[in-house]
Amino acid sequence: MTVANRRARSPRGSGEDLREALVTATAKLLETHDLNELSVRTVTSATGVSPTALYLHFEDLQGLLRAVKALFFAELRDTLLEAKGDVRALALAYLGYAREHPGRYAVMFHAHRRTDTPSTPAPELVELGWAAFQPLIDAVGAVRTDDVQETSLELWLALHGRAQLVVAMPWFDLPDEVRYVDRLVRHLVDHPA
Amino acid sequence: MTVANRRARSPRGSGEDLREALVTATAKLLETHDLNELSVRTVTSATGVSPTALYLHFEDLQGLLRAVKALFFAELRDTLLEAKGDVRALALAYLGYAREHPGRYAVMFHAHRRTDTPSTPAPELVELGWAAFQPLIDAVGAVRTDDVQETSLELWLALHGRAQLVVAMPWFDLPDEVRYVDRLVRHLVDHPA
DNA sequence: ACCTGAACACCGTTCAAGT
DNA sequence: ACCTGAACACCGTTCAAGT
Repeated sequence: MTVANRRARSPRGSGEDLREALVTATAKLLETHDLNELSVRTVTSATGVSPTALYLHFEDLQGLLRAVKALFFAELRDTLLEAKGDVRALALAYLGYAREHPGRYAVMFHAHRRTDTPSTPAPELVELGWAAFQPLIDAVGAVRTDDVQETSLELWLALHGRAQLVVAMPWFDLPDEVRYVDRLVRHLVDHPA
Repeated sequence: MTVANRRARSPRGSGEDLREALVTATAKLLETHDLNELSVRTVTSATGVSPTALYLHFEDLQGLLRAVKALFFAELRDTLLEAKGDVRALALAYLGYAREHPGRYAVMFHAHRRTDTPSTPAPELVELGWAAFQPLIDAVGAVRTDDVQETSLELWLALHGRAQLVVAMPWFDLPDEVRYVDRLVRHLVDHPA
């Protein structure tokens, strides 16, 4: 793990700088390191502050990870928005995001089941999740007018299945991505009800 | 975490007993506890042995988890084999396993990307994974004769997508399971090439 | 206002030792 | 043959203190 030089103390009123620095450092570490290799001490060390500085801006390590997830969901939405085109183009952009950023995708859909509290989601993450999903709904809506929501969800779950598997078991040899998307769209979206 | 009574020392030649006891205890702990709440100390304590006893039968904690995963994959295969019926019945059995054993399913498809070594899979897990997949292939093969392998994989990825999401984000409200399977099978499997 | 240092109860793993 | 105890370098988090 990289140890950054000690960070200069933030001037008054700019405490948010450290917050952002921690999020950025964590996002960067996740490119090359697994979730369970991340620790309070590695992220703060990479940012150049003491371990306890994290608690000035986040409730705890999970709080920091929530902020990082929010960043990733927004990034995924932007990726889909930029991938102008039909539903096939969007689907490929989705799979491309997971393939090119496996660490990010793994964190976004990481299964940490709350064992203590009755597993309630972070509201801002739910919102950002739906926002990332919206472009796909719109693209499906451009192709057909019936069952748009349900068809979009079906397509997305099929995409997620492949994306998650690629991230979890990269050694698993899957048939061609383009072919997969083409078959899915043809059978699930183009197909008449 | 439950602390078991101290375990009686195994008689000569029955060292494998402890191995099995550790696997069983870990599997049980995963019903109620998250992966990252599992530790060498909790599983050994639940088994009634000292922390270091784990290393007599497994390379390390990951080694124990591999053995547990193998157990789960075999269990999933048995679940599918017992769910005699058409491809719809198998698909529902698959989703049912994930829904009823979210902790197990989460572990089986947990994304721990190797960062040090070039992510090579555990051979026995690959084998057991394919073995669990086989019943689904057979069921698809009973419906159609072309593209059986590819169609099975498509269906499975779509099932995995839903299963994984339910496990990772149980609060996410998905449309009815039976309806999902029915639409998938109708569009992906029954549909002519 | 913003951050650090010492301290606490943990963690995985090694290695020498006990029965 | 089978297992333990002490030790090491970690870990997340709290709380009093420094600038």
